[in-house]
Amino acid sequence: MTTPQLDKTYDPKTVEARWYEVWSQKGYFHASPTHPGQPYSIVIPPPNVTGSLHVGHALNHSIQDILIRWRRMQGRNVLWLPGTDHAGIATQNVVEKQLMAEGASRESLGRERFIERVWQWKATSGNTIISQQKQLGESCDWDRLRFTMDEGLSKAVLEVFVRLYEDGLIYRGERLINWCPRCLTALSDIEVEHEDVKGKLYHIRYPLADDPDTALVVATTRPETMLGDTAVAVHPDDPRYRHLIGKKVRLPLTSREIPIVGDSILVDLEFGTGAVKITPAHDFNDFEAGERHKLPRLPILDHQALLDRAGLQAAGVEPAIIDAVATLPVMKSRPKIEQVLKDRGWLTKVDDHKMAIGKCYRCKTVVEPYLSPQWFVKIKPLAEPAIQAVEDGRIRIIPEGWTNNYLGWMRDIKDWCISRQIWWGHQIPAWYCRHCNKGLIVEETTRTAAATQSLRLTILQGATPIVGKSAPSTCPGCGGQEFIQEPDVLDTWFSSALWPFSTLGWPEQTPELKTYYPTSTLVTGLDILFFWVARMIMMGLKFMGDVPFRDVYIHALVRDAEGQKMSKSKGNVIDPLHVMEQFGTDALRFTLASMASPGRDIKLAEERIEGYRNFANKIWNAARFTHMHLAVVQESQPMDDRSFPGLWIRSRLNGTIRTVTMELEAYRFDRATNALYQFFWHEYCDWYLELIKPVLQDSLHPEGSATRQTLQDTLEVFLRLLHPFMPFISEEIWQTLPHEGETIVTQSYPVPQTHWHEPSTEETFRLFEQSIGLIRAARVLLNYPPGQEVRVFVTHEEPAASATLVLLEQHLAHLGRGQVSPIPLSQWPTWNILRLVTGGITVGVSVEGDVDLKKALDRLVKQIAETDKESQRLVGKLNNTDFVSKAPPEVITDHQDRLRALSRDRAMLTSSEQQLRTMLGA
RNA sequence: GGGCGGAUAGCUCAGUUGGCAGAGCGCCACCUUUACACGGUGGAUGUCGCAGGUUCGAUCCCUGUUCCGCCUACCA
Repeated sequence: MTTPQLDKTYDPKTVEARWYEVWSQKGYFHASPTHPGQPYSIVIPPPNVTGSLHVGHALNHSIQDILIRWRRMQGRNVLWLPGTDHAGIATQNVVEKQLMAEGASRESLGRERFIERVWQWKATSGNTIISQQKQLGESCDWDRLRFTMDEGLSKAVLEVFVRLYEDGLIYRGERLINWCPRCLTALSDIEVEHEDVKGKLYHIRYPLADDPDTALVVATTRPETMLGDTAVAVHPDDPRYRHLIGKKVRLPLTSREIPIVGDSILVDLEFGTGAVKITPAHDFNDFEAGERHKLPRLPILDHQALLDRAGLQAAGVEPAIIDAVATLPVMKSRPKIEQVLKDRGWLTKVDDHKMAIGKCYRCKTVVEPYLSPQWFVKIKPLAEPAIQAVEDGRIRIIPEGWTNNYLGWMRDIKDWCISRQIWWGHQIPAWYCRHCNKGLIVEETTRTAAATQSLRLTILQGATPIVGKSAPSTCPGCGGQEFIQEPDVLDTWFSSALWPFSTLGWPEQTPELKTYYPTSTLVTGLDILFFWVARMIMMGLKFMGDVPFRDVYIHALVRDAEGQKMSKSKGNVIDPLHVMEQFGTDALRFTLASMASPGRDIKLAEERIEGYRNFANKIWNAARFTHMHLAVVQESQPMDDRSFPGLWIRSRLNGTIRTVTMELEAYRFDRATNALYQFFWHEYCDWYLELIKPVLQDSLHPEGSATRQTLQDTLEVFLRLLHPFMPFISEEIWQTLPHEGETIVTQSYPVPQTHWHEPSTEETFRLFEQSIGLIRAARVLLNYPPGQEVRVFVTHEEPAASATLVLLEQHLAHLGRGQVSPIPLSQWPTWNILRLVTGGITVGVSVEGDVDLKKALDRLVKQIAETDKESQRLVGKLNNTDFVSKAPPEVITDHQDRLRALSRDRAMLTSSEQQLRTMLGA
């Protein structure tokens, strides 16, 4: 083989593109059920098709790729299945924005053409994130790329919907749901984000019907919904009001009289005025209170969140008041109502009040509780087995701490609203007979007040759906043949919930499904534990009869260096693509893995990535060094390297293999990367390469070829150990070393070798390392210039030290020029020598030449004083005097004995008393 | 309101079945030594959030407390 020309610094750019191309072309990432090995599979959390790779993806995907590459090298039958999510609302928003720019709208296009348009958009722009994932080096099986609206996946959605419906687990009903007035659709509970805001608490007089001069004062944060009040509640034990229960009040601004009811659940005696208005159609609590007291629900807002004239008129509201508020969006109608109430003397008081409001997680618009017919999944029967699966350990959540979070949520789970009033998504497979449901199907053409002309279809409550995988041919009720399909589509998360099996071909019983389900590990952020993970578990258990995955690894959120959530508006986004460009993909991956400690958010700073870029460069240069020395001769027979450095580095390598493997199994990517870094930089480079330089430079050295062999082998094994973390540089270097096989991707992952394990060698090395450290420290202390020869005295009386002594002699070059004089301690010179003690060995460095004794002594004194600080702590506050900071020289002598006793194997600097006195006198 | 997590060097974070407190980055000094200045050698820096308790010994275990973050929730 020829020595490759390697540049002085590693240039990731060309390397990365080149190798990814090779890997994909050769099909190394392709999975097949017929491959040998125990299956290991991961389905990727499908990113939104509208997305581009942000640093959160980068973390999530890096971790998965590390697991996948590691298991692949271990010989498992690996599948990493990629894909994207159709992301209903998000995608629809993107395309609508485009249309708006063209002066068109969703409505002007009509449903069919709009959906075509979205598909078009997907064809041209939907692959952005895929190519970025490839840039990150992800070893997915791209031949199996899936999309949640694929034909196959849509088939699975239909199948699941129909089966759940037939099992009575899907129902249509009129419930209060969260309505986003901007997206004009229902949202599920968890799609609402809560935020604390400063609001106001309005006190409003509600006069008694039979005694208009007396009034009940209610407190509310939402006066604009009062027109929909159907009762007022007081606490049944409240002495102020309990005699009023059963009487009526007249609702201000209307002609209606509403009852006063007693309700101990809704009313808190301490809060507000103790009287609460009940608006069942516009508040979740009031809805429930309404159920309890059989109150009518009076919706006064329509589904576009405009005040509904007709509704209000029916409620007896004066036309003048409707004029005041009727054309305003609900959030703006509040001050109008406030003004009217004030003008007419109904408003008695307005207090500041802290409250939580819900916002749409997509567009941050304040959501409105809104009464409308929607589709729901009856969730309790599905949640039960999903709770059990985690309780009995069939699914393991890592870190464990999130388990309770999961269980708590599941036990208190509410029915899942799955219908969305948008167009992009899986249209609900329910049809209505036009004849039977006459009057309940409302096709609205124009809405005068709406910003856009809208053509909408509303199926009112009471309509009878016919659910099936395809449109019915005749109506079982009337034999009619005209049908209209439910206009709503399913929540995006409905199809994502099927992801682990729908992507493998379900409902067909494919070989893929048999081989790779249940998947092995799910890697995800905490933010979608409920949105996605919980629902996958429920659906997997229901339709596959088994859990969808064994382990759920939950990683932290990535924040910026200040701990702020990264967002475009704050301008604190770290763009992974930019980082890859600047520092290399391997550096980014390694950084993210190193910061993936459990239970802590990741604050990412660029300096950190730069540090690991340097690590990549260090590896690169160590490889260059290795190449320089491999150029000599290649042995045909591998030599058994019994040299001390060889035994030592192999033992350390062995320990590193053990640690990395163990940490990977425990999902401790931070500790795994740390072990790799520590070994390579501080053991292989700092010590091993330096120690063997004299051997390598001596072409006649008897250990030369064995040493070269170890040098190369260690690097080769390390590269394989590193590959899952830094796939590109490891492949690039590995290819330049002598090797069998065509790629590192499919090489075996290193396993610990018991015969490499050398605990006594490592122990001796530790002493050696310490001795060298002391001698180096002495050099600096004595201000010896680099070329200055140093005489080192070493005791050879203590048996533990003998091996170290030999090493010191052998590797003196490592200390700079000089000589070692192994003589018995008793024969050491007592003059002009710095004595250093460590573990089982004592070394001395002679003081000679032109040394700045004053400076050396200052440092000496300081160091001893430091040591004494330790002693204070150890001995346990012998006295409280603060002599540490002053540390007069005479104290030193007094404490010397104690110091000696206390500093066991910690490096300690002493000197003979005579020398000390001389120096002090000087 | 409830739950969870965090608080350790200037910064970002590890760590300890309880036994002399660690890394990376940054900082200081010296070094352009033939793999690497994206480098080498040496060095400085900590009331381990605060207060009690258990213990021979607590950064670690217990109790209380403060600050920060997250999740969750119907105080109108």
